[in-house]
Amino acid sequence: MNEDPNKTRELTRAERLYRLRHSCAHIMAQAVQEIFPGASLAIGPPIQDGFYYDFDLPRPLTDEDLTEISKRMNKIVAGNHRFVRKVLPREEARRFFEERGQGFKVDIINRIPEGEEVSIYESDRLVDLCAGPHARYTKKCKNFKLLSVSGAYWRGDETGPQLQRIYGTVWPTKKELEQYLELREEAKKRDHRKLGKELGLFWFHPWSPGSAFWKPKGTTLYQTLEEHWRKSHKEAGYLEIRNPIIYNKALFETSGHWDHYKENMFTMESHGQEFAMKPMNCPDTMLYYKSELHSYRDLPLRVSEGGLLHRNEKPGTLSGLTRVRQFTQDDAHVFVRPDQIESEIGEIIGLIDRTYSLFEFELKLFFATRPDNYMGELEKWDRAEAQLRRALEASGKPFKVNAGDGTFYGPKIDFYVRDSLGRDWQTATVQLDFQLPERFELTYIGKGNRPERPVVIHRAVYGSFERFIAVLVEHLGGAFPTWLAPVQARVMALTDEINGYAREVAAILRQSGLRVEVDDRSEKIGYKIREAETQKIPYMLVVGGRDRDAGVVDVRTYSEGRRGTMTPRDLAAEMLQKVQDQTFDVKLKKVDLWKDEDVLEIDMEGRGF
RNA sequence: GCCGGCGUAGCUCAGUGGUAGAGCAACUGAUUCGUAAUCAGUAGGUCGUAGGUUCAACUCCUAUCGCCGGCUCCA
Repeated sequence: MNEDPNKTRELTRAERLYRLRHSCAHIMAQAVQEIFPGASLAIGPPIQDGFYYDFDLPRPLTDEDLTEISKRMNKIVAGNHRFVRKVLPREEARRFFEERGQGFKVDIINRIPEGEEVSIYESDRLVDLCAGPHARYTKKCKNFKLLSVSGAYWRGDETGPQLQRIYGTVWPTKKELEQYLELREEAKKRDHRKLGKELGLFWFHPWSPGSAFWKPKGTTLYQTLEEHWRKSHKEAGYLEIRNPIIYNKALFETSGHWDHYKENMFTMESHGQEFAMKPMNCPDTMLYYKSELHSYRDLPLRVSEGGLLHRNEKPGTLSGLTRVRQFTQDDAHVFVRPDQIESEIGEIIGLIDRTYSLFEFELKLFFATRPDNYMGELEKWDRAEAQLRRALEASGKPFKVNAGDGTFYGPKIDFYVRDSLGRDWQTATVQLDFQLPERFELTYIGKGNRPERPVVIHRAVYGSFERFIAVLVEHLGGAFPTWLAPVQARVMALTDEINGYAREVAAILRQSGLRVEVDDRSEKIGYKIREAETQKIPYMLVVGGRDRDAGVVDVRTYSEGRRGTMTPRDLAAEMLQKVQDQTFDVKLKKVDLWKDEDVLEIDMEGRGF
């Protein structure tokens, strides 16, 4: 028996969670095998907030099965068995698992590089192929909960055997488990699909699956974000264009999408020509560039286009606003000389940073460098990556390097935003592209009066408006800051008699350009307040006889509650100031269980099984 | 596309072989009220769609569409 080499030093929280979760997966595997004696085990790694294990089972699992598995797990935990590590000679290990019908394990052993140890872990009645490490005793895994069952493929291969995956979570303390489960509940409440319906923002219809229908309030939200996008991009020197969305396939043959992305495009035939709806803005923005002659003095040329995009995503992958077939990217392409990469990247990082700080998102930057299948000249890559790195360093923002994670056409920076519930979303992106300029034979006239090739920078700040709105709705729990709220104020008359004054107040605010509703129904004020609160309207204005006589409104805000009276003009001035400053007047409820451990970086490749 | 679950009134949901139910919303009337739900009445569904089994189907079977949890994909 080998002692754990890390035992002598203090483990980090991430390491402890890794062991705990991995161990809990083993316990679950034993429980499943007790119920289904022939069940073969695939892989069971820890993941960011729990673990899963994939099984090949004779029948689909039900919720009742999960209850039964949990019960058995509790017994194994209570037995407080020790996790014992053993190293086996490769042949012996192979025979061991073959005899037990554990073909997946044999497959794994066959893939373990020669020279590496093959180890197994025993706990109670389970013996599993496993690199470890593990908790020392099963009792550590007391605070677990099984969450869901789903399908999965062996090695993620669609053509391979279909397995059943059970997800679960486990935490060092009962309190943390409870917090985590509360977090899940909170996330459910804030689900943008639920809030989108409740707040009247958007809806879906089966006759256009994967495409949102925006209601008036959602449209206002969308347009307000668009206005902000337009304004901030004008300030940053971008020129906006409007291109078609349907193209002859020749465009995509030139860009390379026809070969590599055709299955994801909507195509149609008309008058003997084959057309496709564009899945991204880059190819046709190249056409724009080519429509004019460019001098090196014109660069960087910043061209933005919020074109309507369509991608024919597989039916089973669609989900709310985060996975759609029709969407708009806040896209732009910057054409630069190779020597301008660094400064332009710096500009873009600044723009992205300013935008996300408006909503109190935390940004994380990942620098993805040259992959193995890269195209183009190595030297070009090296110089560009060096520039990207300098721009990142100059931004003063911390970043991580994902070596080899870049695209084949260029290195990139991915931005992840961490929302108020501690979840990370990939949104903004900055990608260098050496290939498109080649394919479209883009040139500018250089200093030496000879054509030279520009570099293209693809970049998006929000990502897509649809996805960003989904993230924003969940981040804010549907309570938007005043500048963004579809309805900024609702005037509520105390009695029918005051309705006239309520409309006057609304008119004053509307003249300032504010979005105002009047609730003139014959309902009690408590009822009206309640409804305005559930709609998360930033300003709720109560007017009664007293207020009318004094020429004021009684102000209640979503973020601060009841505030007292003020005149409609003072109120309009306050609200306009907030609109202009894009004030974040939202009380953000933050829950972040991951704050210390950061992203659990778990290597699921190789031997993390 | 794959595995599993689900689809009943505008919304949230109950109804498991015998000709559809609640709450909220809507509409009508009463009430005129000071910061998170006033009362009463009325109306509203060919139970996702198409077939099939049955004397009889929301209920069972098949197909199909959509949604949900995942997988896969993500130039």
